[in-house]
Amino acid sequence: MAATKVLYVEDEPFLGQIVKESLESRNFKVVMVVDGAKAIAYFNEHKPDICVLDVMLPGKDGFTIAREIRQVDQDVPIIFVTARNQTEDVVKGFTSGGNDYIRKPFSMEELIVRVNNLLKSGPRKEKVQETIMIGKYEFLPLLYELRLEKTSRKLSHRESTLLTVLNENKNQIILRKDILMKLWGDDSFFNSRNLDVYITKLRDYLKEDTSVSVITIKGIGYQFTVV
Amino acid sequence: MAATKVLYVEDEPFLGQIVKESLESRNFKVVMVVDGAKAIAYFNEHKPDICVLDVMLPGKDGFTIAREIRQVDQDVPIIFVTARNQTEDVVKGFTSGGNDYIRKPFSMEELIVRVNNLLKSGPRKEKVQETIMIGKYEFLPLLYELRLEKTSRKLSHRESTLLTVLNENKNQIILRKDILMKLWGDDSFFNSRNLDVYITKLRDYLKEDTSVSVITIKGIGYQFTVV
DNA sequence: TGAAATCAATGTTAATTAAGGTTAATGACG
DNA sequence: CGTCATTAACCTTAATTAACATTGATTTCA
Repeated sequence: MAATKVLYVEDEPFLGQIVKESLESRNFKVVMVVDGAKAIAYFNEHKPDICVLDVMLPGKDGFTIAREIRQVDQDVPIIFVTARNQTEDVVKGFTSGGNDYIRKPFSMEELIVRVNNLLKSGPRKEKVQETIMIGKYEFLPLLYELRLEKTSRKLSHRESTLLTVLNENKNQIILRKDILMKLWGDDSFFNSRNLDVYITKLRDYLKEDTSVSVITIKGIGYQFTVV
Repeated sequence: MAATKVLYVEDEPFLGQIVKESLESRNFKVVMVVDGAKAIAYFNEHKPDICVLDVMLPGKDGFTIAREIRQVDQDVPIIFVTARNQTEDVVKGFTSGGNDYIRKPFSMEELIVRVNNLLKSGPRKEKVQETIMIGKYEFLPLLYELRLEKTSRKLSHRESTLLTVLNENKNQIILRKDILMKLWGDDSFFNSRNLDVYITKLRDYLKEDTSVSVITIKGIGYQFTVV
């Protein structure tokens, strides 16, 4: 089987080199480019199997690049790399069509897992959305931000991931076990208690809208309900 | 509505029988077969709504069966049952076209939740009614909430499920046994006493409206009457 | 026949236990 | 330091089990 081709757009040479080498050590064929123009050019010529796009770039940002890629290819998996504090102003009212995102700093393991997940499961339907409405709230998973009318709250990474998982399964029963596996990769006792803590936090953050609730189903899991 | 048809492939007769009966108690129509050849034959003839495939089987393993099913049906949900706890297996499961997997040993609850989730997310869209009027009460099964005028009470999972079952059969005689099977999956003595407790609770919650009542039919069951 | 006794089914309330909720303390890490 | 994740400690609640009460059908027997 031919090596999987990765298009990697990153303007920081130091980080870029590490990531590139790390992916190459796992038998990916990586082309790293530093800006949007080169990215599009490379994409059209070589049709990579997956794209990893840094969001913060000189010139075209990663979202713009993604949108341009989506015009010619609906299916190729796209992963965004975001730095939490930089993107405030950039991320406004766009629809870019990414499939996953990863926050800087990230471990190589994490990136590899995400890359493999997207490659494995074939054409994906779920795309990252910048703005998700949860009742009266706006949730911006890329920014780890939860807005309600004029106010806005920063979520931590865990909080944000948990809310994402809940939202992806809203109005269904979600097994506690599955949440634990998604967030911590195992379902030991301590992680389990940890989850309780985050559930409490999210309930608190979401308490202003009573049509949104996290219902406990004891011994089974939760049901994230948005009426 | 016709019962959901489940194709269940399992070579261990003891486990198989338990799972089969448990699913049947939840109103699934289950056909259990013990090997791949029979599975494919049954599939083609009866077009089940969902497949539960044990991975470890004599002859064709579950993955192979899944691939063969996928050649004729892209959409039918497939759940793997695996004893092995290997990431490799999980990956193999998804690449064989599975939609979910469950590890042995598993609880019936877990299986039921996974089956229902897959059925719900599929093409069939049975909308849960958001507000059900029960006499003067409003029952919101999604929110596990029972309202009366300005007041509102949160129900637990069991309470809510029981009320749903009663309501679905209102003004008819419901067999005690049927309720027990729906809520607990079996009708042992202890669950039976448990049901009595929940009946008492619901009667208490519903006592403000005398036109709503849970009538006992001794030795048979109940009749949930809403005039 | 019909009151009393019997007995199983169900009602009610309380005790138990296990899961989860909450809040604070600790640890890790930039 | 300050933030976040984790661990710990303590509290609350759901679900179950148990204990005792009531009901009503059925049997017994004068």
